Amino acid sequence: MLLTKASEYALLSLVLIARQSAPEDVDTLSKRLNISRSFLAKILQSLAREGILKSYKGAKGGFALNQDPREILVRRVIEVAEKKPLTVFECAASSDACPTGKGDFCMIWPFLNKFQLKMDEFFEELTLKDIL
Amino acid sequence: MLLTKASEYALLSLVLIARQSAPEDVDTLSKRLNISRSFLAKILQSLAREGILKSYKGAKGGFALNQDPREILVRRVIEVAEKKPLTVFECAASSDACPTGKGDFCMIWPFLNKFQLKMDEFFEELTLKDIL
DNA sequence: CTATAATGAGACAAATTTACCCTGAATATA
DNA sequence: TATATTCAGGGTAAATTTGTCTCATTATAG
Repeated sequence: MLLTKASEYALLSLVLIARQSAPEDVDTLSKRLNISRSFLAKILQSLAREGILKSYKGAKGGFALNQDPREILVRRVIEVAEKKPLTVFECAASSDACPTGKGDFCMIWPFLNKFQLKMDEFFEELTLKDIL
Repeated sequence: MLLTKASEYALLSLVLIARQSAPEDVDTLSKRLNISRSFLAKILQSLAREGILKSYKGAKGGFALNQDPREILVRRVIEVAEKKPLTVFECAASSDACPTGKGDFCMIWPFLNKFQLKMDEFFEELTLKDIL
């Protein structure tokens, strides 16, 4: 499994948030999605820290989009939610990461890297707007 | 991360095994790959159970390919090593698996499914022969 | 026939990751 | 000033990953 629930929750929340103009608060979101409030709060905080969401404290506060949906890359959302780069395998992204490394690759690195590039291609330019 | 070390070890072993005609034993393989012997043994046993490898007990025994490399689907190797289907997310494969399910999909299922299909396309017909 | 070399099966365990909960502080609104 | 909300971060239980170890089984060589 490439994605965890963190990514699922992040994307679902962003869709709901994008549909509204007023900030949505964590409590409402977690109830509408029927998921853990505290867990969701952490994820949204990460998204806010990265500038994808904007948080408003106090009464009538909550989270709203900080960017146009056409500028929010799905890949970035996932990477923030997962707290790590979106890779097929630890060494797949670059030949530098190949532990066998240093010039001569391992026997399966070319395969892993081709797979990674295929995935990168899918996410290239894919924005929140596209999944709304 | 989509793949775990189990898949890595499985594929690396298959490449080494494919290069030889005589059966390769776990001890030799684990030393050449510099990985845990017992863990590798389990993985190879799974591959043998699934008919991908053939095991030979006793002196001069070991594991050899049981099929032509052109018939060994990389996807199947990975699924045996991971002990589960190769999916991007739990619900991505079919709309039946979507927990919101029953006719109306969740807001991100179409995206997840498109991603899954892209991956499936990559593995379609990809065999061990291709990565040798 | 017997010693040895190998797999097979399964119980156990450490390390890591996932998916949460909780508490207290800060802050904005009404 | 009271209240609603985010923010920060520590803690944690369960699941998964990545192994270990032991004992049984089986095939081969001599």
